[in-house]
Amino acid sequence: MSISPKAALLEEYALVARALSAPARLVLLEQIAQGERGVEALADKTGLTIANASQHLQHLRRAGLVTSRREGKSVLYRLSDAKTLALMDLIRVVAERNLAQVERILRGLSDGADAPEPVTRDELAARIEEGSVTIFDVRPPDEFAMGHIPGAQNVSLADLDRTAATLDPGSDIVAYCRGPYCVYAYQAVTALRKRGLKARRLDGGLPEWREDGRQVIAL
Amino acid sequence: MSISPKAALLEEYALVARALSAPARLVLLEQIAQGERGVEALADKTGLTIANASQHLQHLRRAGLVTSRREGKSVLYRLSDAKTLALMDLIRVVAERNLAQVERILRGLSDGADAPEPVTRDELAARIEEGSVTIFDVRPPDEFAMGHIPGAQNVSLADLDRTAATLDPGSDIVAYCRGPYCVYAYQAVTALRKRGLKARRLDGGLPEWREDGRQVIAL
DNA sequence: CTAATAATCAAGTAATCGCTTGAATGTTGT
DNA sequence: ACAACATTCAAGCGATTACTTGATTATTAG
Repeated sequence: MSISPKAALLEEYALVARALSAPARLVLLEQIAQGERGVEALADKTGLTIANASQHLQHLRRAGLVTSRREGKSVLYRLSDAKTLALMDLIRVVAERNLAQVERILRGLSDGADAPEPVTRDELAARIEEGSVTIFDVRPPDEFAMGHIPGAQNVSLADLDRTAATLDPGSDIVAYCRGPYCVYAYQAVTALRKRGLKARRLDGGLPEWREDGRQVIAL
Repeated sequence: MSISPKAALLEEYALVARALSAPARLVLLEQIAQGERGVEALADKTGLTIANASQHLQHLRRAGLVTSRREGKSVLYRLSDAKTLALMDLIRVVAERNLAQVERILRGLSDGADAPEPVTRDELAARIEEGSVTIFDVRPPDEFAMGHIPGAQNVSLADLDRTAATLDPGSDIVAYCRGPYCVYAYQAVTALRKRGLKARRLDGGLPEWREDGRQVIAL
């Protein structure tokens, strides 16, 4: 006997949610959002074993969040479409709004200080036009190379102090990283503000910027 | 030793997704979206035992998707905010777009025939102004009583034929039910079209209509 | 064809989840 | 205080999940 269509539908919707219910898969998605990548690269980036990463990726694929294609020996994964990114972001929004624990963690990242409102992407685009802003891309060099915001300089958190010292103390700095689940940008902004610099975080990361249809520089 | 803030954040985000990863919780959310309700009523509606429903509801609460308040002997649950509804809907959209299985089930509900595009809520509101539309609310009477679209008549799927027979065959009918995961509206539209009537489905259900800030009639 | 590389499959284990059952808690009305 | 009601807690179970390990399947290069 077949189950009811309603139950079958709910089972499918639950499958999508379940795909997002493991931290390991969320980091994989974050990585995939940076650009198309093979299993080994993703496993490396996320610290998962290859077999484990492969299994998680298949979960994501069955849930329709990512698609894969074979190129030579590799199988490359990418996000199915913008909705996947929207879904990741909406989960973050709900969590930030309603979970006290998340509030606490984010406050910890800002070291107790009040974090300033993030800069909108529209605002940053306007400031780039004016040339009145310094942009820090705090992702690892290989992700920077795959695509970054025009004019951004790639700065690791370790190099932050050194790079900041070369700047005019009045500069406006905007930091960004991977996207919805990025933590580096918070840390960078906190460190820069401790040095008395004017730093803010970009709302969203490179994937969102790209999704807006804005210019992206690839090396 | 404490885990990294990043891992802690991902754990929280995963918690939100996990709350949506069981069909039982999705039906509970669908019910809660109709209006504030107690545990027993929700258990009844969803066919869960009371203890089981209570546990699922606590999952949803911990994930920040619903909130509860005590009123007398009962504990009433409701959606935290509109984002919960948005999240449920986005999951449905991703599933409909990317999962062949969902496509198949929805096609089955339309009995092979091509389902017409749903009517937007703006469009329906305009048609109500004109008085040029017949609205069928195909939810159970108690949900209809808690709130429905102005001018809608409450018709069960069983009564559909009888009610349809009293209508001018040229009438435009719009059917709606609970919301993102509703199935009745599909079935009603299919049945009505088989009788040669002009029937379409409303995009979204009552919760979305209410969320738009439109008028809702409660008995 | 063979070797090397990239990914997947298959089996096993520990942990978690969904559900049931029965007891415990909190609230209201007598 | 007591009984009645609504909900939650606690323990136990079978099923599922995440991860590991080792074998297997594609694809390319020699």
